[in-house]
Amino acid sequence: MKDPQHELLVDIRKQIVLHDVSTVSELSKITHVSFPTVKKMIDDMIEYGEVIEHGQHAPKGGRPAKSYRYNSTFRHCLTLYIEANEIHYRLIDCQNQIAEEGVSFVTGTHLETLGTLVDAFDQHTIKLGAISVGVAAAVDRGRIVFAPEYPSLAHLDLKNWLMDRTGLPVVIENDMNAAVYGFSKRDETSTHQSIVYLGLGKNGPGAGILVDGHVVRGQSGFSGEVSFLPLYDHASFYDRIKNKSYGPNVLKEEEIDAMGRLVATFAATLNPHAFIFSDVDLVLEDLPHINRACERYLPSRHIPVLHIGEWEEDYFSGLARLGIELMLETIQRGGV
Amino acid sequence: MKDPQHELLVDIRKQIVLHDVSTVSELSKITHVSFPTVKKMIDDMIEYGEVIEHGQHAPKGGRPAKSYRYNSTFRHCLTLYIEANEIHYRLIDCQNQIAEEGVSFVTGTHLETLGTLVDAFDQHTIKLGAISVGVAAAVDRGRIVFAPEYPSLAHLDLKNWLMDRTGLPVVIENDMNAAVYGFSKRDETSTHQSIVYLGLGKNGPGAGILVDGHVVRGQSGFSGEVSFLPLYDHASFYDRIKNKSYGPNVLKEEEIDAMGRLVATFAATLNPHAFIFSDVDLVLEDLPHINRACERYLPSRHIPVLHIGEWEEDYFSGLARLGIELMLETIQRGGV
DNA sequence: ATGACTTATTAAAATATTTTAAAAAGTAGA
DNA sequence: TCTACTTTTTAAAATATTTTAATAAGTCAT
Repeated sequence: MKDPQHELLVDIRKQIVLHDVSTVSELSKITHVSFPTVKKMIDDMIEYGEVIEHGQHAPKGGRPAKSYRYNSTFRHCLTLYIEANEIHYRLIDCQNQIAEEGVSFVTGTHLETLGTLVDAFDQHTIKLGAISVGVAAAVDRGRIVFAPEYPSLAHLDLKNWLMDRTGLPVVIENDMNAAVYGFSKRDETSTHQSIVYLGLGKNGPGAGILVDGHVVRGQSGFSGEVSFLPLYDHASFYDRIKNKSYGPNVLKEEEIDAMGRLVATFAATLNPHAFIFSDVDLVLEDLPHINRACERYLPSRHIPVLHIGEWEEDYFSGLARLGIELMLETIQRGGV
Repeated sequence: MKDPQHELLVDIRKQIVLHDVSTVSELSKITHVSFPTVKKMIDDMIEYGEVIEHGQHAPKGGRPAKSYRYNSTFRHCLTLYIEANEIHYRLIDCQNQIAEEGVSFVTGTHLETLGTLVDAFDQHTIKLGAISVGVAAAVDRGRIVFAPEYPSLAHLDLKNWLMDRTGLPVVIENDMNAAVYGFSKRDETSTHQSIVYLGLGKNGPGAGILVDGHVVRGQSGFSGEVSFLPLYDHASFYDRIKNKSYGPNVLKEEEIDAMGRLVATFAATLNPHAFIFSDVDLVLEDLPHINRACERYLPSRHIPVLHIGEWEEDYFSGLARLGIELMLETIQRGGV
């Protein structure tokens, strides 16, 4: 199962695609593998069209290095997320450039709609390398364990179902987890940070939690279920925000306090770098108020940075990242 | 810096010492390195006395395998923790067997006392491989960043100070982090779990947090500072437990509720497998009451398992594990 | 323009690792 | 006991990787 050559191949791919490393000697340093070995691998990849020579790298003193780039049309990735009545999808290349996007309306069950959608891409001229799926449900290793929005998916091993149907590698992720992961991958600095992403959602609030860059899943799939937090003598977090008017707007004082307490709760436990609210729920103007509310409970230097995230973009970014990583890990030598 | 041979050596050591793997073919499978390569390494280790041939492994069908064990007198590890007025220490072998233990009373500053203590082991006949230190302070990569109990250590890079003084590898860890790590390493099943370890302490409560087996440190060293949790309209967690009588005893109703809310807070955020209270603070009888209090806030299947930990043993176990791991990672080939 | 310096690439030699095949050492059943 | 089977160990051959040295291609200062 563990093939060191394949691991090196994947490592090189990821460095080229995900971190813009483009010369052999840089790759050699980063992967801790010698120059000749990396070069041989790159030559192979060029031979079957996975990598393309791209000219010169900006020289810094000596002989300029040849620069290589990944062939972004080599494989594409299908990313999609499932909502109550629609499935949003994007066909992207390995750089997250959109080749095609659209919405499929759910007719019949969610499963049927999903099936016909992915079947359409089998005929497609573009070659797929992976499928990445987001759901508003609890997921355990590709299996849907709790799905209030879509009964046809409940308790289904969606990952294997899709893998059998398409023959492609598949990753399934919860919506909040995908969003927080996507947010964290926007810039390199936040990649290994701890971040909380809050969405108020139609079925009650939920949070995606990242600790040192890793998604927290919890013992029983209950992580991030912040509704239940006992923040008041006789009221939970949910009690104080359940009447919030739908859509992005300025919060009421009571809601501000609840948000401040929520942020304080995370600060005094995980002490994360950043706390993200969604643009579907809040406006920028709310943040200083929440920060001030939080300062009532603990010293301000321990309060995470507050942000407004772009929900759909973050969600799609997370799915894209998960799908692309999976794709880069699973392409075999020679592109088989 | 990255030497694949050394990595294999460390991997083999850890498997033998930490996971009781004793035959070459098992090692070969686990490390994904071929039989001849592992065998060569083992032969080397036998040559300079790090590993000893130990007879036959119980055969299961074919030719019985030779069995090897680690020479537990090869190197020892000094573990110690610093309190307000004393330093407790244990000299252990790689199996955490105690060779010597004792208490040093603090005379002068903590730093002076620590210095004379470690100097004593330089003369010792037993060869040291690492030093592991626990402190009731916030630690950032070996540096003491906040230390209410010992002014002489404040802002000191204790790790480098000790490394310079002794020439040995050193690890410094916060007390709660060490304890939760030690608890998690007691049995293999909990190694990759998420666990919270609460201590009420003299300087207010604090928690050590493990997520999927990794210690959570936080953005500003504030992780686990549960004192500040806003759990009531006008009171924090600390407000409700600050008057608790010292020592292990049966909690009052008000304290029970605070503990229940604390557990619920973690359940609705990290959703950990276990929540550990210390035998210094609580008695076994308190646990069902806390569990019932927690059930007021969320469904019982999401509540972590509640335990009473043995504080000093867990603390020392964590230090031992950290020290032994460090020792196994840093011994050079040939035992130099 | 020339020479000193820097970095990248190529080629060859030296190491290290894996694979394959054969031998050794046991068990279990006829 | 003999044979078939299993697993470990050893030995030899085949691969893969790194190291070393040589060469190529640039910059920069004079």
